[in-house]
Amino acid sequence: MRNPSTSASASAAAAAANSTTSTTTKTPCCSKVGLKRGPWTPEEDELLSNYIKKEGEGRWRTLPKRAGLLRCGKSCRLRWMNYLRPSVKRGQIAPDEEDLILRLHRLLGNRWSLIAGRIPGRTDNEIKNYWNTHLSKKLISQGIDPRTHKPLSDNSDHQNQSSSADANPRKASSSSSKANRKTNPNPNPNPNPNPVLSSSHLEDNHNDTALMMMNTSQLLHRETAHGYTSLLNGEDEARVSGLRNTGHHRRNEEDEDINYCSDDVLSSFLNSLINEDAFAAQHQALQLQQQHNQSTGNTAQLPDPLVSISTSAFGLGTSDNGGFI
DNA sequence: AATAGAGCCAACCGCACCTCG
DNA sequence: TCGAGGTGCGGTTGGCTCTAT
Repeated sequence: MRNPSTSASASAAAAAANSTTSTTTKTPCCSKVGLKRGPWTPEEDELLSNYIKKEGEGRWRTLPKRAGLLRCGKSCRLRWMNYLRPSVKRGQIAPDEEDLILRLHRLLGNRWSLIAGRIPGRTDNEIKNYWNTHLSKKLISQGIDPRTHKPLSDNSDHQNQSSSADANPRKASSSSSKANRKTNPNPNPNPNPNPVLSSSHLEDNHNDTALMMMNTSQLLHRETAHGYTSLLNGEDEARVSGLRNTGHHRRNEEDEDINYCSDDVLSSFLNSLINEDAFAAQHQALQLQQQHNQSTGNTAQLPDPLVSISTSAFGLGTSDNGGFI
């Protein structure tokens, strides 16, 4: 990976110049009058990291002033989170990391922060970029729709009825790379407005393992009840509130039926999925179902985890969609 | 060597939720 | 209860670098 600081310093002057010309009709996130934009210089990086090391993170809006930076708080936060934080790992995404990203994306959709939380040292921005520039193309070249993880030929009816992982719960527009912008100015004319995890991605992958065992609303209940802590590793605590903040779940309607399974079970279930431990995942799935039935008194069966695990999980076998997940 | 196009990624944006007074 | 401020998220953009011609 290129050194952003190097490129930043090289283009700092141009960026500074741009900052005065790039004003559009868009309203800035905060008052940017007199504030610098564009790539960060090494001096700014030093100011910011020194300040945070001394005073700690937080109060981003007022931080620039206190640190002596002519940046908006959001910009400072982003720079710290994505580049300056000591825990940020630089360098190429390793094959095992790539594999993990693929699995997590299949499970979670474009929940970059969640995915990043499972990959130590990687930021959501980095993973998002890597996905858009590498993995989505890789999947396409393999004939797999990167949004649904299903064969491209199978997706004709999914385009309309289900959501893509790219569906932005907050915006009607879908993501597009620069290449897509050039070749396909309207890549997704009918985006599904549903939230990603809350329904779209998961429902779209209804044959998928996780979904067969925990339907959408159950997952939502987990989010609501426990703030997703069980799904996250130790580094994710800061992201927990963020998940609640995303608008991907709605708190109001589902505060009942929330304690049917333990955090431990669900957490290890997700870990099992990630680690391709089909047997463990199956075991966890059974536990989840038992807990769910006990707590709800519902004797109805969730989709058979045995079947779903053996047929559709992890691409280990065939499934309704031809073995693709 | 010059140029165009593609690849890549840091940074920006608007939005939504949370917290607190 | 309400509104302002703070924060974090995913999508998008701009521009630097690389590669092909």
